[in-house]
Amino acid sequence: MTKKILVAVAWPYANGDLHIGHLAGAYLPADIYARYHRLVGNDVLMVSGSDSHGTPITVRADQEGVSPREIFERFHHRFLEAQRDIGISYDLFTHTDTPNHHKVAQDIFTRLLENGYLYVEKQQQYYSELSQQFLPDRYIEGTCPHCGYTDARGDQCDNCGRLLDALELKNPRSKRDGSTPVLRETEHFFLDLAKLEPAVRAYLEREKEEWRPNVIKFSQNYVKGGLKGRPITRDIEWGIPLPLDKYPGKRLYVWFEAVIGYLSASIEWSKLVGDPDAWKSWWYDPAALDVYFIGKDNIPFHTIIWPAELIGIEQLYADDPAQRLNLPYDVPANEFMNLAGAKFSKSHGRMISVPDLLARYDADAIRYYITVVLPETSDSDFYWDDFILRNNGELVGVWGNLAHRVLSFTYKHFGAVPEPGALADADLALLAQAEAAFVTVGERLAARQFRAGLTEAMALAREANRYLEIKSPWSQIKQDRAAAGTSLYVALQAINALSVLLSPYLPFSSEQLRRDLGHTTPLFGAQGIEEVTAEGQVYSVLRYDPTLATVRWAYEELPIGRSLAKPAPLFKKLDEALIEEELARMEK
RNA sequence: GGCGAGGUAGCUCAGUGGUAGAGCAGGGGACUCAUAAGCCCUUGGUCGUUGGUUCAAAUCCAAUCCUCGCUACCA
Repeated sequence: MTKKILVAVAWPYANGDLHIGHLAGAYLPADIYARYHRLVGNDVLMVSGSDSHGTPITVRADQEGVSPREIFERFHHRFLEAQRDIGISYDLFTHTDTPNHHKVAQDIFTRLLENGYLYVEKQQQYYSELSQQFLPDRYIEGTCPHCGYTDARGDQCDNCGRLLDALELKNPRSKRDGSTPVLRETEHFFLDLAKLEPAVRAYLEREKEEWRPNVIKFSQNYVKGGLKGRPITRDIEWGIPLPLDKYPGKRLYVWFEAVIGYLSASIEWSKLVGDPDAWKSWWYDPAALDVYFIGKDNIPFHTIIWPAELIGIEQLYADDPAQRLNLPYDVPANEFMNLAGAKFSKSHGRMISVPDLLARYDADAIRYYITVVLPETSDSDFYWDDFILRNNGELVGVWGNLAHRVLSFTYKHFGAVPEPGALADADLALLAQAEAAFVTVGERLAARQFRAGLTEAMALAREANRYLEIKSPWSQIKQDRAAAGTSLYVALQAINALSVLLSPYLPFSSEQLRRDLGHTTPLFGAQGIEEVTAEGQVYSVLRYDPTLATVRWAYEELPIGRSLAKPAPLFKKLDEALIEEELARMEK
């Protein structure tokens, strides 16, 4: 039976290039999961977009002396290109400054207000009289009350690491204009998390055995400590206005509005495909699986705050008053990927961006290595030497070489898939393993254990290499051409199966191998950047068109007699000297 | 400080009560279809430490040390 699978992927702040941490934390596992479910035949909706609001954007805009819009548009476009090129197959990758997102966020604000989950409270906030504006915490600097460090930030002291409230800082000053800010009273809307707490608690106690232990334990513990109201508005200029005339200077706080993107992007996608209600089956059908791929720093937002918002909204644009928005089915948060044993740091150049990596390496080589070291259970590391060695030893040596040796030998001696003779135990065993792999690898993928799934698939490739050594068709061909044909037939079936089994991980090389095997239909649909126009606004999005894809996640025989193309290697072997080159590049 | 996760072969990791595993790296060998890839054999671990429960503990319990993360605007 066809299932509805919502693949909801974390929204990157559009203030810098995507790096391998983004890929490892959320985007690559989400893409593997989406591709797998599409092959299974489920209805996948994979959405995300650039987070165009928030202080990281305005901070960078100030640094460069340009508008926040200019910053976010620049990086949004770079996100689109990088993700297209690395093959993250979003049905829609949009952004949060669209008319659609503004409207959905505002309507949700209204729903929560009507349902009694918002309240207004006065707060003391720093205000710059020079710039005539309220200042977010990140814009305040001053002396740390704990250690006396004079350049402590409003949210944390870089010297002693203590978390701060901007109001605690001594001698506060505005990072923006250098003036001394004054405290001013201001009113803000708060999400009544205390009122929503029992429902959130109940949600976190139901059927969570599939959740990763760190995610569920962390979340349950978080709620145990009690939830308190959280402001959802700020006095800033860059953001979504409230749907109330009474508060012209206020904007929705980015944490509140960005998570709404999962829903607004689903709605936007529905409009783009010409079926405006299509999103409802992912959001209202209780059998739909809504899976959120994020990094661990985002856990409370997706396991507590977003569910609280959804519970409070109850429903939006619904047809039936009994309908309720789906809560996350799972939030398989990843830990962090570090770079060679230390954290990423933009300022120290310890950073590998996706565009930079793609300029020198193939997408599947990058995808392979990142998958192998996905931080699924604990923090992991990207090491250049490990990247090169695993590319050469595993991707090229075990898998690429298997495909190439079988195809080139068969092409040379038969030119087509040979007709097999009677199959012996060894032949049947390998064919059975190829068939069984669809179950074992599929189970791992469905359970979001991506590293383990890849290990299972690679085990089949290793087994096929062993089979070839035992059969040695290069010896068989000298005495018994038919026996060699049988061996090659069996090996080809294994490769044919692997071209599907590995395709969620390695979509580009898998498509190439399919063509070499004489298949004419692609595994996946087409992906591209498109310009869309909505309510007078023109902007670019990444879209996936699934119509061409017809291949299924199942063992299928490669037909006897199918003629084969002269094969080209699937992957490039990398010179080990690159290790030193890359390390030297990072030192700069 | 509070909370969470992790500590298993040189490296990356799997293994939740029944004789310690995989891949890579190291050593040896046979082959030659293949991107000198692949295959076979092999070296290597007192499962962080201490104590307890049990016929039996990497696995359960307690204590302890170390690493990393989150702590409410950095995947």
